[in-house]
Amino acid sequence: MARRYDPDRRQRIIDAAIRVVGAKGIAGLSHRTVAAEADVPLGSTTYHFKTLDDLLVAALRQANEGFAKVIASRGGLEDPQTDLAAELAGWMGEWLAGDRTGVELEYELYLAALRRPALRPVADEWARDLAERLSRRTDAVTARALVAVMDGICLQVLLAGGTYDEAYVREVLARVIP
Amino acid sequence: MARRYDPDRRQRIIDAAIRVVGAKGIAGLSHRTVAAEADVPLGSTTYHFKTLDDLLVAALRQANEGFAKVIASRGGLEDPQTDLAAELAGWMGEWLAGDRTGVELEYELYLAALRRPALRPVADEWARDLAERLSRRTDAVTARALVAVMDGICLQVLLAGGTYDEAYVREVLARVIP
DNA sequence: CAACGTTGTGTACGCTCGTACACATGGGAT
DNA sequence: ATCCCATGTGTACGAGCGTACACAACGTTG
Repeated sequence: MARRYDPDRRQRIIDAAIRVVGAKGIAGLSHRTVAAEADVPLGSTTYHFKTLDDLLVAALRQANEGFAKVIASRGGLEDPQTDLAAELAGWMGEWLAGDRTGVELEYELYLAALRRPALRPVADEWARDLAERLSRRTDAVTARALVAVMDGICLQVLLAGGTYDEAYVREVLARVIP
Repeated sequence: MARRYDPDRRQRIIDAAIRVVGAKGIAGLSHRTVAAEADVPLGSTTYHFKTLDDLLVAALRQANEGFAKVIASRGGLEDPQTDLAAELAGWMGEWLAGDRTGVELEYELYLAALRRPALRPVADEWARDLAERLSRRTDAVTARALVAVMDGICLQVLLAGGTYDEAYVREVLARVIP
């Protein structure tokens, strides 16, 4: 048999899962689709991840870590000089510009978490982590509110299919910050 | 053959679809499950709704109308004397209290619209309708922002599985209202 | 170097699904 | 009274699914 001993096999499957969910949504994820995308046999995906939920959790957690790195790399959140509302609005603009696969993936996670208890901790982690980052620049209540506002606005933009109005978002965020 | 000529057949199928989605989620909705729930043969569901998306659209639209009636019946939105933030926070409290099947259904359909273009107009309708109602009490920009905030907070409550803190919500909403 | 356990592979089973389609039925138009 | 067609019914097909499981390969350990 060909291609034996592939030490990164597990990681490659996770990467493939992220691509599949990004392209076809969570509903399009199956052991078979991810096996095809990762170019591994079916049995390999079931070996590394007993259930689809296991695979989803691994994939979404990795996606979250990726986003966290992007946020951290901007760094503006640390500098108390910058205008927090403007900083966040700009960041959302970047996030929503161009390829929205990442954003869609994130909110699809939200959807799935509503019905799949296994995914809830992952979704909660993301919101909690973001709020925690914001807490360095404002109080906890405001941080939580900012996360809610940003979620709501992202959803509106995605669903209305419209364009992103950065000035509007900056204005709303500024109102929430006391 | 039994039970022929059922003029409310179509409506009964929609009602059954709402119950199925409420109980098992969108993923659990199929021609067969809805047929069983409505106690009609399989062919009947495919006759009235060519595709599942058609059925989902009908169900979502009906759910929206139901919520719209609930909002309208509260009526507090019309009276300029009442505190808008308090009114909205109280309404969300009622909505999130007790049986959350309705809210879950709403947001599940909402998020499902991300991947199913057919559902998008319906989700958009809901947000637009709510914003329009709020516009009677405040400006259009604020109304849109309020919808976003309420959506975000609802999601947080549903996903965190936590309790609803009405005082916190009232405070955040008040900040958004200029 | 031999036994073992982890990792990888192929296949098959039973299920549910969407869809299609031929046929039954009976209200309403003519 | 007759015909038409919207409405309702039953069944079948092919596809995709999760899962299970027997077997193959190979590094590791004794």
